[in-house]
Amino acid sequence: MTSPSTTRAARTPGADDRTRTIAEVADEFGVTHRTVRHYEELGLISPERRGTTRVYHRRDRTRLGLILRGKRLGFPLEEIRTIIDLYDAPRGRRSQLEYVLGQIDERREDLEQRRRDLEAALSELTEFERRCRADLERLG
Amino acid sequence: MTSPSTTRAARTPGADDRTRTIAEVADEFGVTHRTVRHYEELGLISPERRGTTRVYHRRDRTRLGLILRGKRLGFPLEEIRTIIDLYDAPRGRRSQLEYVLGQIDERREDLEQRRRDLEAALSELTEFERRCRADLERLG
DNA sequence: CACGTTCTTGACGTTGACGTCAACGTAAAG
DNA sequence: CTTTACGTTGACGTCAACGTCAAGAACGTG
Repeated sequence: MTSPSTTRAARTPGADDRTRTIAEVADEFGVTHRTVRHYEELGLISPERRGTTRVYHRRDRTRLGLILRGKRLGFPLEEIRTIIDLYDAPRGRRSQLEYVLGQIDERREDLEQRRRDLEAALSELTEFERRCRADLERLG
Repeated sequence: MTSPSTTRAARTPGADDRTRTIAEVADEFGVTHRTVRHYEELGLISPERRGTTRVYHRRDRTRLGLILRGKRLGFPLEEIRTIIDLYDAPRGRRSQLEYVLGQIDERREDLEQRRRDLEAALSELTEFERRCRADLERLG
């Protein structure tokens, strides 16, 4: 598993690094161009401009992927922004690194709470299914 | 792990079955009375009425717990309603049971997707922490 | 029984996350 | 060179999930 750093990600052999238009990224991620623009308004992505036209690089697509995963996990966009900004934050000085490490810990706590909730939901679901199957059994 | 059925849950020895006022449940779950009322408006809970006053039983608190966990997992309230209604759905006839089992499968797919997202996020975070610690090392 | 506390039902306000025009530039195609 | 397809910036609309009054009703307490 590799870090999601959006700035200097390791080149994978098969990576498709063509730049994209807004329609292409939107289509690729199954969202509308309005959604992509909205994320830009909130500062979650900042595509290059050629003239006035937006040009999306791999970095932008990486971030978009992180954004959408964050959404699937139920995080608000503002919080998602602080998280992916964290990945790209400068960590040259010790104080910065320590700050980042602190943030990482907070994030981990949050994610692990969610995991507990998720595991609980899944086992209740499994138990409920067991009951239903037992009921079905009784009905012959 | 026990099923979350809100109708005929097993009596646990230490269970506190006092009925509560809206202020008490709200306080107990760390939400406002407005939130509790909102859930009732959407049909997620339906407390008894004594005169005009709401009386909350253990069943209601169970449902409230499920609602809030659903929220922590990022589900919209409408979807949460269909889920907890599923738990209390009649399953006397075979066709009903089969429908319920189908719904259970859909739910499981969804939850497992979330789990994958969550695991991915957690391992990226761990990898990122490793990098930060390495950076810290280099700084002496 | 007056009084403060808690409960009730509206009803309007707010915030987040977009949807949905309108009105306009631009670049390749016929 | 006009058409057609995308692109751009506003600006307003919408829906969910509550927040925030307002204005009573009901209930225990001195």
